[in-house]
Amino acid sequence: MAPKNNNAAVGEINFGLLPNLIGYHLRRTQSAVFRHFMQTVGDHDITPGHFGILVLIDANPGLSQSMLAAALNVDRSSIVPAIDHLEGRNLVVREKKPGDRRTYELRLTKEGERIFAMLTKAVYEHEETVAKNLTPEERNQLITLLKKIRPVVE
Amino acid sequence: MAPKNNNAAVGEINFGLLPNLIGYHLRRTQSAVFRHFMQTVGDHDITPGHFGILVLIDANPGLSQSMLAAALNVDRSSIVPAIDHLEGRNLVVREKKPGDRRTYELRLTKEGERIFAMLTKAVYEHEETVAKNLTPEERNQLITLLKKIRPVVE
DNA sequence: TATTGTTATACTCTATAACTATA
DNA sequence: TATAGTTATAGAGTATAACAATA
Repeated sequence: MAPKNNNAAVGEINFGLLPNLIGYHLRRTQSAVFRHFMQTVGDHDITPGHFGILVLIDANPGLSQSMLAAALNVDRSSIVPAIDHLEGRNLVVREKKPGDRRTYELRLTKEGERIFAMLTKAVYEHEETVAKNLTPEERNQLITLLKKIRPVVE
Repeated sequence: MAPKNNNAAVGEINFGLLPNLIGYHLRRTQSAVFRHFMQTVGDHDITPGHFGILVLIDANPGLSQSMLAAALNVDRSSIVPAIDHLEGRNLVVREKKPGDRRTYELRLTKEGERIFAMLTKAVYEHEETVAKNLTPEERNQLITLLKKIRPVVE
């Protein structure tokens, strides 16, 4: 939930060097966008992270948890509770992989596909709101600029 | 710490609709920049959030915890442990406010000012790395675009 | 030896709700 | 009644380290 602005004259506060920092704006904007996602898309108990996982499984049926972790740049162990959650909601299944008994193949269930389609619509609506103040060119430019930063620090 | 890329052929993964989403790029970039901050500036056990608080106290000596919370758009209760931490490290003090015994005036200590100066230098170096692939115009444009998004979703 | 998934564990961040002491 | 700060609590997210099964 968004915390209250308890009206402590925020306009009179001097933000010092923060407004010069990309990191500050990234943080503030990301946090606000995350909240908006949860308020709009998140009804279904789905976080942006969960949605990302659903997208990757949908686009790469059968991929393993390790692949998923590598793609999202998180630790293998962080994937486990997320898949547990999605499997518990019957959106994803861990299927035995025929050639290698260490690994699973992840797939969407029928229900997962159905919910994923709904979520995708909701996410696009959310995205539309997020980009409401941007022209299509500005939107593309923003994505381009963000993509330029990542490889430098990742 | 950055998780290992355990080399699971990330290049061959289909990212589906994720690369079209501002939210996705914000998340990935913010996360990478956060990590880079912690690896470079964070030696002193200072998070981006802590640094933001130090900036605001430095620029607004005597401000209250509630003002701080409102400025950073977080709940009052979330400020408490952060100030505890900074006070415990002797960077910040809670001073009694003369006219109102409910509230504190936050100030940097001498040590706080010293560390803050060091941190500021480190943050600017970090920022330089973050913006390494951007021209000054692109950097300004990125900040401008991020600032356009926030009011829509906040 | 290396890899996959898992568990146990811990830490950070942040929220809600209830409390206290003031105002 | 309202406000400032606090506490207790809880949940999400993610990391490290160690382990079992398998390769």
